[in-house]
Amino acid sequence: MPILLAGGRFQHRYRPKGGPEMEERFDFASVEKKWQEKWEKDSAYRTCRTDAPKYYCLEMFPYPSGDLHMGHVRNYSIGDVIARFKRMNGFNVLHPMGWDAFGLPAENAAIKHGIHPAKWTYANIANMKRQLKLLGMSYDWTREVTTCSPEYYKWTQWLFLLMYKTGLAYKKKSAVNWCPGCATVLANEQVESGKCWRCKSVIEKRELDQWFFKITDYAERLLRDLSLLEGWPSRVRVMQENWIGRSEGVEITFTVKETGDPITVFTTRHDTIFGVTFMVLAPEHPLVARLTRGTPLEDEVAKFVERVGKMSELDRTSTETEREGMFIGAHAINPISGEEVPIWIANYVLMEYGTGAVMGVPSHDSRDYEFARQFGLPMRVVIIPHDGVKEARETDAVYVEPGIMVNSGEYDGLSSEEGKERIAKFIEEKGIGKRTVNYRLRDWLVSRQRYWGAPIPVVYCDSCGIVPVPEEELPVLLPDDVAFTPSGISPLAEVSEFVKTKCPGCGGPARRETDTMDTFICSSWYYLRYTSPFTDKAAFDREDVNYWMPVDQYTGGIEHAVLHLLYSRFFVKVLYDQGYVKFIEPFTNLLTQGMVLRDGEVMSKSKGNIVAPDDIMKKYGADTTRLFILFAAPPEKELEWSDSGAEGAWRFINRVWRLALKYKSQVFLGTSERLYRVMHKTIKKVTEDISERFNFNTAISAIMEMVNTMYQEDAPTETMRQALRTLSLLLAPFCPHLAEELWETLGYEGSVHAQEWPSYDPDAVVDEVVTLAVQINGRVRDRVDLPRDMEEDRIREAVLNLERVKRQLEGKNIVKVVCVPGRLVNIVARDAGLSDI
RNA sequence: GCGGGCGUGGCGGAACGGCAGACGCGCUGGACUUAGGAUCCAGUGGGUAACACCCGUGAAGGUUCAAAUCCUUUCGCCCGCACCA
Repeated sequence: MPILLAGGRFQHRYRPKGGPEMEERFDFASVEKKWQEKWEKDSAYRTCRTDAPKYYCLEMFPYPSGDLHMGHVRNYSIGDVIARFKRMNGFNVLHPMGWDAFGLPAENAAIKHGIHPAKWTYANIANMKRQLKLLGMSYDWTREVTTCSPEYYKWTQWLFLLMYKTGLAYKKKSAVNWCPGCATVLANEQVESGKCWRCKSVIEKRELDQWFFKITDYAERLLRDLSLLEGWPSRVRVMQENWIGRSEGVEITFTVKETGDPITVFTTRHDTIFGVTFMVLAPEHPLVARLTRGTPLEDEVAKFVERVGKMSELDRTSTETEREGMFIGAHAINPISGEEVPIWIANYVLMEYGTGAVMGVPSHDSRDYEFARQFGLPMRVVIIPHDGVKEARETDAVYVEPGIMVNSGEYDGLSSEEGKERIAKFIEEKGIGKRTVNYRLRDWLVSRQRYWGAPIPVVYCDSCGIVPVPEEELPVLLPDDVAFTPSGISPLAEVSEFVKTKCPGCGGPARRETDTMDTFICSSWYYLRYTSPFTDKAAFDREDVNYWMPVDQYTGGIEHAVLHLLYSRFFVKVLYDQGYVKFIEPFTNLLTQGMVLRDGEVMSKSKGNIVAPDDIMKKYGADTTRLFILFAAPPEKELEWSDSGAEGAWRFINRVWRLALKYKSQVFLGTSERLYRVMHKTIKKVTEDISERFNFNTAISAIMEMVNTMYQEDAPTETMRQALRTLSLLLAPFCPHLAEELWETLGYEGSVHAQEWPSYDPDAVVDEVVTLAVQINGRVRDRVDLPRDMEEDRIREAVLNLERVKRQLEGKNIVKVVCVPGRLVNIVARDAGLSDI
């Protein structure tokens, strides 16, 4: 196989003696270096507040894992096109970058290789920053934010204290998600179908005392305000909606016959209350032990509870898992029908949702149905379909839709809807229940038993209890000298100089909290810090934050749909309520970019199908890398990496470059109407494709077509000169280095990126003569060039005189002729013999 | 199971209900060349000797003068949620 030859790294085997080829090849290595140095020297992308309309263009900042991967390159290329395009369109653009720098990989590197997490992290940052600079990204680097730096996490801690002060941070003991792989607890959002989102270990349940943020207080607003986010993909909105999981229903209190204890259940189907034939409690329900104490079933029930308690969340909640349950010897009295039903416990009832108790209605709930079938429990039909009437009445099948109430005493004949309303009213009047809204969203578990995170700024004092660290003592610094051995408790717990402290309240001896914060806290506010990264007086400057925020365009991966994107919304709402910000949503528009694949699979080290950005940039340079990635697919779609596709992008760049070389010292004479029209049509298309739908692939293809036309024209007209200038401008967002070099080579002053985006001549984009498609019965049979504004009658006449049309119409009667101005003519014709049917 | 999305050449992908396959890759041919793996030009959905004609957007129906696009059914793939009472 021949060696692929592209940049300066490999030499041409048949290097011509003095031939033109080497000079004609775009020397990306030196050109890109030259312009990157120039931009840096000129502080070209420094941003400050101005009178121009602001535009905050943000991409999700990376975790500094060591190297950029192609997903990053795609993400940041998309963002850079938007930022550069908006700048050229007169916006004051904030386009910052930083590092989500706390996190487990750094600590794992410390455990495995003995490198300090800080050293490892900062080395990775340096390398990835180098790579981003090589890509020519237009960031304002002075605003760089690093979440693991004390200047930053001081304010992360401050935000924790704000949460604490407002009652939104609290500590409680509960069954929490424990990841054995990461040796720490996790929030619900970080468990994906029973497994750790990061390391894929099966999550265990542990009873632990942990810090939480009361995100559930904001459930309703987080849900409701999704409707404000019209600029988000509906997919993401739906995911958040499902995650919040609002459901309206009632709580109804049953009474235990044997003891008189109340059992409250939550149900959304109180219209089926007369169909209750049993009651099911979660094994963890506090009444279980109480009701079985001293009974013959005590031991057996305890064993059952213990066994279910040991099951992982994955096994417990899988629909595949067999239902298990047992009768616990007590009965509940239905407060509406007065009926007695047996109380069971079962693995399918969760303590965390609702009240941990469920009324069993096997005829109208598929889970209760299966459970009843399995254990031979009775069923009673109390809802029939609106149309079904008798058939459904006695059948032994589950009917879960709403319908008409039957076997329900005074409620018989009501629709489910009316019945619900009446029953809700009844129980509220009688004081045996109330209307309730339940959410699936749980409070956010924010403490982590790991070192490499922001310390939770709290101390424990024997006399004062939990005491927040005073703001003026922030940051609570992470100690450097720590033993990294994963043990399940934070490494900080073993650093006595850290742990031992004085109580800010009474001055007595106290212990510091040794858990650190979930890194999702750090990333929940970084976009605010970018607006005023220099202040050491506050997390952010209020004027700056209200000037720049909200983010106009946010670009990142879909994987954060219910993690970072939900947490950030929560943070902003809290800050709004406390008067720190004037907006209630952080991200106005969201673009979720597709993954980068190779051979149809996600690139991963284990599969060995990685394409390293460094290799590609060395071979082709930044502009080619960017161009290919933007050209190969629209941003939301998956992108299939292709070596030959990248080669094609490289060819195009050279094709453009050769045009510049050819015409740079020409004298331009005359004009070309054709090129003029193509040029303006291209401006229109590229502008619309970028601004209206971010379809960079079609924008680039339009530029390619213009270049093809320029090659065909092949004449040094004045129009050609304009086209070359336009070409530099249109390419600027995509290939920033090439565009600068073209601009300079063509003899223009200043930076191409500081120019105004070109506008098009509206007259030039409408052709005088248009090609009409001529259809007969909907099939294209011919084409004809006619003046754009020709009258319909004359078009008709012209079309019917076409040779091919005449031939096709032989033996046919014309039924009608449809004229679509500027597009086509459709002649509807029928066989003559059939015309009278 | 529920919800959402997607099926178009050899490949990546284009097509306000109005000329299917733009652009690129690959392939074929030509030009320039000692040479071509550079570059330029041309061709390239299938059938066909054919710029004649026929057939073509997973499949089957339907609406329409006109359907890749809208509707119904169906098959296949992907994603999200999943015992949430």
